[in-house]
Amino acid sequence: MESSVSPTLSIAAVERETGISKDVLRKWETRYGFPAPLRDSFGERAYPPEQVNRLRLIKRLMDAGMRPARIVAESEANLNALALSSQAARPRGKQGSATDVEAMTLEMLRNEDPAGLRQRLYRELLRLGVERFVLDTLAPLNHAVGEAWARGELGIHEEHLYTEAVQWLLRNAIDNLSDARATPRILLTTLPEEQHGLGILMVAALLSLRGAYCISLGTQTPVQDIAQAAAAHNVDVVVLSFSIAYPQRRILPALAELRQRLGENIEIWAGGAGSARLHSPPAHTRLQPDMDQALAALGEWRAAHQ
Amino acid sequence: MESSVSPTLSIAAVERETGISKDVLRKWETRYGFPAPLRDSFGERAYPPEQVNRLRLIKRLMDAGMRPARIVAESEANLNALALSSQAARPRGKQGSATDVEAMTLEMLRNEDPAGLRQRLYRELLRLGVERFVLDTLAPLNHAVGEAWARGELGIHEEHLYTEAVQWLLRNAIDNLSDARATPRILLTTLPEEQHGLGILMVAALLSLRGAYCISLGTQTPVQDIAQAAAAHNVDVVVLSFSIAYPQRRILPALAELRQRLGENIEIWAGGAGSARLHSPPAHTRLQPDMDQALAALGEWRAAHQ
DNA sequence: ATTCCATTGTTGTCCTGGACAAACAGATTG
DNA sequence: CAATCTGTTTGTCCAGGACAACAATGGAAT
Repeated sequence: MESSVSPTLSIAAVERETGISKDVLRKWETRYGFPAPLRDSFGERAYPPEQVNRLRLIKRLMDAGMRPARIVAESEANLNALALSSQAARPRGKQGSATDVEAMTLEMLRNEDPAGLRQRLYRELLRLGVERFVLDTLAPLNHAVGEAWARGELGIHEEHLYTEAVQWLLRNAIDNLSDARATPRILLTTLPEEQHGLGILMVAALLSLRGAYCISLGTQTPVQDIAQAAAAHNVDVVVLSFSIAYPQRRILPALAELRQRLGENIEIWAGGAGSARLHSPPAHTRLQPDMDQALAALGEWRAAHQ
Repeated sequence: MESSVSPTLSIAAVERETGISKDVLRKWETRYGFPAPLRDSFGERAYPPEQVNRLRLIKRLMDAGMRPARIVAESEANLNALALSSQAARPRGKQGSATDVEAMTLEMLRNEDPAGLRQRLYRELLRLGVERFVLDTLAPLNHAVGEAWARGELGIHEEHLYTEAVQWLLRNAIDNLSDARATPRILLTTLPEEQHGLGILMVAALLSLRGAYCISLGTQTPVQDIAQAAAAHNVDVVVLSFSIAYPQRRILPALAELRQRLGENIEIWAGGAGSARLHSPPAHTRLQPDMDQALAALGEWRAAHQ
């Protein structure tokens, strides 16, 4: 089979694949000398797959807090070393039992076995109960799957498979727990540009279990719509989730705007790995990068409201 | 409440909201005189909400096949007239019973009643059976919800609500229908850039019901991954869905590439409104803009394979 | 030593204006 | 009526420049 289809990617394709904008790709090229795409017969940039892979790795390191000047021009070997060290720096969660499920999950994903995966996870849920399942199993699993994808061990569709299985599980759990008269009433969603919705589902499961009423709007809700929905549902709290990939610079302004549009009486809880690097949020806005802090926040809310 | 937060949007925000790229926004400005954004204190474009709404409308008309020179510079009144006429041109599906559910669904969405919506849809599913529910109820409902959103009657989060409810319903149905030994084995997904996944779920439900084995990879799977998954799952058919908003120019090249990467023995069925305007697909590739054509294709496949 | 502030460097995003292939519409021909 | 040709439209890419927001740095003050 000849490669009758050219294996290089256009700048637009690279933007889509890596999440790095065209402007930034061009700037890095002049500033750091990498990427160094070929040119096609029209003089347009043509990125070979190796460079795209390296860009993916660079993106991952940047999400972990590194700065471009340090890594973009770095050699392949050093880059891999950095990636390994940043990966080792994740002890995260109670270890032990989780690692079994981790290995098995990755195995099933590689074998493309959605039914088996769902069954296995459901069994784990029944064994541990929702709370420990979410905190001790799912949280590290998410990391493991994300890492495996970044390392190229899983394709994106295998990550989708995982996401679907977990969503299905959590939705069913939340569904059976929800009670429209419960308090506080909590709205959960993500802002536009943020596609990762597992976090809010996990939080919704935890909070529903503790007797809160959770409404999930799914991902990517404009601030305006959040405010409108919050009013319509008469909620007490709005939960937002920011993944590590969310442009950090946009978080605080967005929180400030939402803060202004919601009445003073509605709290905002901002969670997810992207919220960990922040300081000084607006009034009545709480940062909780770790999942279990949502439970603490719920306790405090209850204490404050009789 | 003063508007202490400026109500205008940056060019990046407009790109996100409308799906029109920055380059195109700037070109339209010089070519047609619209949009005509204000400038902020740094000289950067600041789009007022009215212009963004109009851009949304323009995008919709372009998706319906109109060309920018005709509509971008057009007056507000003419634009609205065009929108109405293009909307009236949709008779679609057996009418009658569907309209009741339609009205009720929109009502429930406006009232933000997810539980009620799910219950109502489920009742309809039980009443009609999966096949008629999908073809006669869901298909027109999708259009109605899309239209209502484009007309500004629904917020994006209300569309999410709808999507979630339908997904939940269909997933459960498919789940109970799936049998790993059934044939043909069918893989369903969408290409990157295509976010609308309801179509493939609907097709999966129909085909599962007729005894096919369906594997859904969710949305936005790169061609490479599709080929890999198709081999791993040993499938007979790959179903792709293209919404009307998918850049038409990219469909045929993508199909050709996938065609090349799959073996000769795997068929491709391309569906969704975006596939309606195409001609001359690659070999062993079938276009089926309408949902019920998937059933015909299944029949033919069975006839051809004993 | 630690905290604070000011200065300096880095970095993503936006800008203008130009080029061009691919898609299209419409006229012309078989 | 179908097919081919031709001029126009249109989305995407390019280069190179500007700049605010952010991060790092190096003292000065506690």
